[in-house]
Amino acid sequence: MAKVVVGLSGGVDSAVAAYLLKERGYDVVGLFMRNWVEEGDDGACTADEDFYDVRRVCSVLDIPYYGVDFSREYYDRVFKHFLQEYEKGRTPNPDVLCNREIKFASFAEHARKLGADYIATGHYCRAEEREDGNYLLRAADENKDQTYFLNQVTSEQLQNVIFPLGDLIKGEVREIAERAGIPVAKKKDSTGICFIGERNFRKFLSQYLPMKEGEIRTESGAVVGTHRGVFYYTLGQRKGLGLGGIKGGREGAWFVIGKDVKNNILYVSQGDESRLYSDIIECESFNFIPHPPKEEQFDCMVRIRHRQPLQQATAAILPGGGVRIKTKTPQRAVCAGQYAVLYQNQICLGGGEIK
RNA sequence: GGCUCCAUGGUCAAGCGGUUAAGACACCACCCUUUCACGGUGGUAACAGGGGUUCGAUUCCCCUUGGAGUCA
Repeated sequence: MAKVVVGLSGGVDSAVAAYLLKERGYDVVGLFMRNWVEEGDDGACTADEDFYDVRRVCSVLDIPYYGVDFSREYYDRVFKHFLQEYEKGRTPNPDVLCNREIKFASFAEHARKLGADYIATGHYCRAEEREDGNYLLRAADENKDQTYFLNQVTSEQLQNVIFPLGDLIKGEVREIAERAGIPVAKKKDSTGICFIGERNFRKFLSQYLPMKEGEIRTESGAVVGTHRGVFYYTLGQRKGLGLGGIKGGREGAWFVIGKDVKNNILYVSQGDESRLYSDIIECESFNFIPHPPKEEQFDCMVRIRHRQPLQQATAAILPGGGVRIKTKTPQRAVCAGQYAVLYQNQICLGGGEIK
């Protein structure tokens, strides 16, 4: 009987993934990761609660489980980079790295040590093994598709990986959980940075990057306010600027349109977001799954944020390994540090960090 | 100092004797969401103070206070 180690988070999705694998006859083992030690905004340690839920789930499913602590690895390989990026004024995406560095690396290694033939997670996506490598495919549930977060994993990392939820939609997953008597069937989906959770983001970041007040200016140079640290804001952001109407100003909300990290100046615009739009997206390196397409230039779909509707585009592979993407329609707030992820039909071609 | 103008929520800004005193932005809550954001719904919040005139004053008059401009 093949042995599968399933990453259990304490939520419905991974619980149902484990359940389905067991139904299919696998020898299922649960593995809970603790990657962050600090407590959340409300003072509660969500990791403790989640592990408690994991134990309940495993009890009902009657499977063994383990816990493992990768907080050191998480800090070194994900969070450090995350902070460095913010210091540069960029907008990193830790969850993308978390998948590449932790879930499909540290976790996978640990699972192999536990004797796993396969590893599995509750991700909404599909993997398909073909002659030329492992492909990453979009989930049947378009609304929950999580391939965006998996754009940095490699074909090798997808080897012997099972995504039991890939063909299901969320509602079905909850129904299955109900029928199976899984205690977290109605548990709310988690949000916020994976393993860290929902936070007051500025407050959270200020624990690592000290506040540093500076001017908020318009494009023409007029000072219209004060910010608390230019790296707490991201391109296209509206909330948290605290700017109201000004004499002679137009109606409409204020948006961040630029950052001058060196001089700690935040540039904003009121009621005019045209400066946020661009149809060129450049990546210095790109992870193709399983390998680059044969043509150097090809049509595809792209998204620059999780859950953004796919956009028509043309991509060109550059000599140095980078990729230049031109979208059919201009995209709002193309943020350096986020990932541009390409698709062709159901296939996720991979992604690259935006320059 | 003289003269003139202005004074509505956190900000901008409608109102021009009888209104539940608009709206926008901010802020807050909720929703959405395994990043950061965007977005959606809803909510809190004002007539500077004191006198008049009037059946009735945010609206008219006077004073005080606080701003702006202007003239030796």
